[in-house]
Amino acid sequence: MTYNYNSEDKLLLAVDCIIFGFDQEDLKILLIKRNFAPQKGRWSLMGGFLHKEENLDGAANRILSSLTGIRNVYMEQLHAFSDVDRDPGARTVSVAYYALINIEDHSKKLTQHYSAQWFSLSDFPELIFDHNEMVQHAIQRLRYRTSTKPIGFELLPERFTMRQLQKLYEAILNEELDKRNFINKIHALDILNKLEEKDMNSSRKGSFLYQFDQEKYQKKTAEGFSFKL
Amino acid sequence: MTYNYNSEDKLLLAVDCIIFGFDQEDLKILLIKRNFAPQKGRWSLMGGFLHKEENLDGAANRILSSLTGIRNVYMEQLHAFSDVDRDPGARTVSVAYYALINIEDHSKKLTQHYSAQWFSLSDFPELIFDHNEMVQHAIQRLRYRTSTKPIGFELLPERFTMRQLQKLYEAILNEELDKRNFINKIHALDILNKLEEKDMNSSRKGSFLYQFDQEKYQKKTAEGFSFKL
DNA sequence: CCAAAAGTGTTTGTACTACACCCATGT
DNA sequence: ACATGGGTGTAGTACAAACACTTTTGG
Repeated sequence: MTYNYNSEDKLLLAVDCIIFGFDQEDLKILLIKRNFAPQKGRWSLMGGFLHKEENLDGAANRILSSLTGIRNVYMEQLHAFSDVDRDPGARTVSVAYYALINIEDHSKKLTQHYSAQWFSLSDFPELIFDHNEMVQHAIQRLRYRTSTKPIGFELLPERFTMRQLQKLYEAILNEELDKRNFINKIHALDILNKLEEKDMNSSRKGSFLYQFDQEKYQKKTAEGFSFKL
Repeated sequence: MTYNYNSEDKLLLAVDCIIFGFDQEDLKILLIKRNFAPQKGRWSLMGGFLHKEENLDGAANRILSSLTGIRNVYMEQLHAFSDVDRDPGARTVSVAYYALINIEDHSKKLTQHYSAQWFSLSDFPELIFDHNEMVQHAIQRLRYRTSTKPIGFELLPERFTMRQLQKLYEAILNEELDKRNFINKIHALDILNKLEEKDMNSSRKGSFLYQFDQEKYQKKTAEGFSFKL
């Protein structure tokens, strides 16, 4: 006997992306104004539907790049949202993803060409469907992941100052951190390269730039090191 | 303009459950032998398909109870698995769940009536499709969750000894723990009730029974306490 | 010379680790 | 009397938290 797959319900599988960015001060998410019914005119996450010939990671990347032009960024599957009435237009289940991008690389094009807009996490509009819930999930996951994996760097320029890094973690964790303790911790991890060059924008004295050393991190990881902040 | 949902692909959404049990020694998973094609005769997780009128949590519970008779146990969504060829019978996406059950409550009926079988995590058969990968994910999640939430108790009888609790955590973490340190840690959490009664099966002297105090835990949690093991 | 941010160590307390002996009981 | 598992405390170490002053330089 072969299982009769035909007797089972088929449905639409959506993918929605929470796109995080960081503007040196606040953690932000990228939203678009929906230009079709239902819920036309309201703010929404970037979304689309899974095609038969791709997997979810592929769909998430396709949707991200078609709606924002963004490619090759950190993405991670979050959770499947499946309430029966979540989308009044049709019975859909949505798998949420979150992405981390360096806001400076993309800012211009996004707002102009794609009519997407950045909103601070502390003040963003009501979203359609269950997208608010997705964002809350994403923040939780981001907090956990950034304190156990070195993915926070994805939100910063390639070269960054200690101050920027600290501000980033403060924004993610939503709490203030002690400057000396933070720097000591980062130094102890020993996965950054200190550059000769200074960033002269933020102060008269200037502050040294650092970059994440991917190779060193992987080597240490292979030897049993694990990132913990 | 209304979005044309009809132009999008529809597909089958499966739910597969990793069911964990603990037999005083080893962590185990419950498997069934598939009695239909494709892959008839091979071992598989408990699975089924999402119906239109239910959400995923509902489907997971329905599938669990229809295949095993088990109800009202701890379940948590794990991850969506979506490779295009994951199920050769049809294009499906599967959302994996894991469940924790007290093995003693269910053992008999399961093996007899439902022809399900327990396998030790250290020695279980090759599974169909991507089910092996699902099990690996589930173990990771279980390790994380049991060290940050008091859900390990779901795998034990309501009343248990310290030794049992320690053995459970050793099985989950797959490492030996120091008896005194473990007990000190548990006592420091202060979320168990020590009963007057002793369990006389394991030794001549007998060992005190404890139970998890859900109310106390919730009260402490509300006051800022967080479980950490 | 002053304002503004960068950079830098030490002390104190807390949490984790390692470790060994006596107790109670059934046979 | 002895074998079996149950129960208990402390000392040492490592990690986390609190904390304040000096440096640099553009205006």
